[in-house]
Amino acid sequence: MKKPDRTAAGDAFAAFSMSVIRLSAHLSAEGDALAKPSGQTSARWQVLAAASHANMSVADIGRILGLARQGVQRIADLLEAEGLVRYEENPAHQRAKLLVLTSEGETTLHDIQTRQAAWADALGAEFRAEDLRATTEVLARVLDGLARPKASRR
Amino acid sequence: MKKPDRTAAGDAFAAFSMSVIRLSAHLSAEGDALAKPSGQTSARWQVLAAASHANMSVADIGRILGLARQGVQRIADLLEAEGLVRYEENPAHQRAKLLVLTSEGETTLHDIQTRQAAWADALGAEFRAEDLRATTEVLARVLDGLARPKASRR
DNA sequence: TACAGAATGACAATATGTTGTCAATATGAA
DNA sequence: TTCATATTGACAACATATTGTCATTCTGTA
Repeated sequence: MKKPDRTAAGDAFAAFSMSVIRLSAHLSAEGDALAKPSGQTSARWQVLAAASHANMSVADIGRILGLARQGVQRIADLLEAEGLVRYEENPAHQRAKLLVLTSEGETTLHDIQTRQAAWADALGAEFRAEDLRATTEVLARVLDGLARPKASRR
Repeated sequence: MKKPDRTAAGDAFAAFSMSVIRLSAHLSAEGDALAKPSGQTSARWQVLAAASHANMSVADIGRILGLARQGVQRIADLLEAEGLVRYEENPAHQRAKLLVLTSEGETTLHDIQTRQAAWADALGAEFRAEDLRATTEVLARVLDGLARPKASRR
């Protein structure tokens, strides 16, 4: 089967895309491993971290994480059932309650973040900080580039 | 809540990780959009592409894509039910049949790849090829760095 | 104020992916 | 050759996430 022709730039972007997706799968697995000793997962950790950063509604967290709000709602309800977060009245919105960490949630998040710090320090030491920063910057620019046309497509 | 201290390198790596995961989610969404007109998804596309690249067993594809073989099996069975792939006898292994694209599968993959080429060309043109290549190289090095300790952890 | 449109949570269906288990099959070392 | 070990597909349970729909609540505008 003949493959459609791509420009050299197109080839570069395609290879870049596949690398990002593949590495992301591995990084998520790492996140799960970091969260597991606390009985949590990568997804729950992200919601805990978002709620810890600022009191937000489920829909707010969905926007920040780039996830559908329904998925975040599912995680948040599970975290509430486990006593790691609670819903607080939102003076600005009757339905959109604010997600707040309980003290148990704070402890759990702190445990995960402690493991994450050791992990990030060890891996960060294997690379030149300048390379990581330059790479992160390109990733951010691509994300911007993606966000623009995407808005007009939906 | 006090956050655990990280080294500067650790901070850089943590920021890098989050960027990768976030961009990956967006790129997967792009892949779904590219595959959708052919009635497919990003995951099915990846399996089709792997099978097209070389005749492999389900477990082989899982390794290449970095996914559990059970997940790939599920997709492959769906693709077989839709007539896009078929299982062929593997002379080297009685159980591990080889995944082969049917002509319908070839056509479907080609349609998706045609759309992908236009997409990659357009986005590739927005960036310096050298930046993309350097970034891809760092991503590959991180993947390597992750693969090494991971083996000893499991 | 009134009301159209957006945002939100609830609910359901579906897609993707991991983990665990089991039996069948390969593989490699003694 | 024999046998412990690894690989593989099948099956099941579960976690994650998207899409779609609906009623409720908010918001901005006329």
